[in-house]
Order: sequence, then structure tokens, then C-alpha cells
Amino acid sequence: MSGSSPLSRLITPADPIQGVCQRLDRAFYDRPAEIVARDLLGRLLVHALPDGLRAGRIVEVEAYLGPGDLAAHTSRGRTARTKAMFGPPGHAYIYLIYGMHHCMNVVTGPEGSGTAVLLRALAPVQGLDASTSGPGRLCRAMGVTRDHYGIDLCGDTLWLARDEAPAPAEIAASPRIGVDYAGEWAAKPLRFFVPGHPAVSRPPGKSARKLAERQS
DNA sequence: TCTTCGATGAGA
DNA sequence: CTCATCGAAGAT
Repeated sequence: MSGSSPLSRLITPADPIQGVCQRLDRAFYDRPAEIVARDLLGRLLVHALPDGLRAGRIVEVEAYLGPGDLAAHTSRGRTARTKAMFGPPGHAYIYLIYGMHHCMNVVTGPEGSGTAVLLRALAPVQGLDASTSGPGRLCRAMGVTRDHYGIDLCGDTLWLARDEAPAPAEIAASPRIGVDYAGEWAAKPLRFFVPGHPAVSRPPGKSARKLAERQS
């Protein structure tokens, strides 16, 4: 944490970060996944690369509530893959899905809780030219791979931050995507997104179930 | 060791 | 709707 933070370079005409930009600290992540998930909407994901910073504003996430949640990878216990998800909060849980796509989660709650939030879509802010809608494309555009498995998000490579942009006026919830196998857990409204935002990966259809709620 | 299949995305 | 593509998990 030096005085000349690279965060100053985030200020752009296209989507200016307003005033002070501050890295989210450990305490932010050390809360229940569902709380962290909602609080992550509107925050920034930042990756420092040799050729500059890439940053996007989070507009869609999903909460995974631990071993009791049949849709969560930690529901099958502690394995090599889920080691990071069972680890301390504020670290990245990243996995390869369908042999070709990476998905990035932020680990939440106390160490051992096995809870995390999947980042599903970003609104481009800086250094992003590919699509950032959908968990696989988000990682590809941000340059996130399993090399970042377990990385400390309170460090200076890959981190999340808050700025002075207003929080989303509204947050919508829906069932999580692609977890139909999870029994009653498949229906729980644990996907949160900014309703109507163009970067959201799957805009709700007419019959899609949606719960709009007020944000803090 | 063998088999199955997934917290996806692209394309017909 | 299909299918690419591979590691983790469960079955054997």
C-alpha cells in the first residue's frame, strides 16, 4: 500500500472511477456469501498485467453456500480442487469447466465454511476489449486463469475495489444458472444481477422468475 | 484405471 | 439444438 497506487490509472473518460478507489479488505469477504454477493454488485475487479490494468464493474454474481448447498463444489467435501474454496476468505477459487473455460470465485465467510461467490459478468471499465458477459468470457477478457488459483485478493495482482460510483439502484435475484441437478437448491434465488444491464449474461425472458429488491 | 460429465460458450 | 475439450470425481 504505497502512496502511488496503480489505481490512479483507472480514471478514464469512458467510465470514470469517481474519486478515491479503495481495495476491498479481508473483512469485506469474511461475511456470508449471500451478503458478499449482493455487496459485490457495482464493485470493481482489477487485474494488474505487465501491459497495464484491466478493470470491470461487477453486474452479475452467484452465491454458493457451502457443503450443505448441493450446487456448490464444496458439497462433495474437501478435495484438491476445492481446497481454496475451503480456505480463508478473500482468496480466489478458480476452476476449469467443460475443459475450456475458467470460472472465478471469491472465497467468503470464515476459513472452512466452503462458501464463495462466482463472478458472472462485468461492465467494461478499462483495458477490456473482449466480451465480459458470462463467467468464462469474464476470465478470458480479464486474463484470469488457474494460475491465479488461491491467489490473495488483498494483494496487488488481482483484487476487487470500491469507488465512489453509486451502488446499483436495484438488485434482481433469480435461480443460479446451470445447476438444475441440485434438487431444491437449484431453485433458490442466489443469482444476483443489475436488472436491465446490457452486460448481464442471460437477460431474463418473459417467463423467467425474478425478484426485484431494494438495495441498501 | 475407466467412465462420466460439468457453476460454458459458440455455432447451426 | 449440438458439440468442443479435459480434469475431477465417482465407479470399478
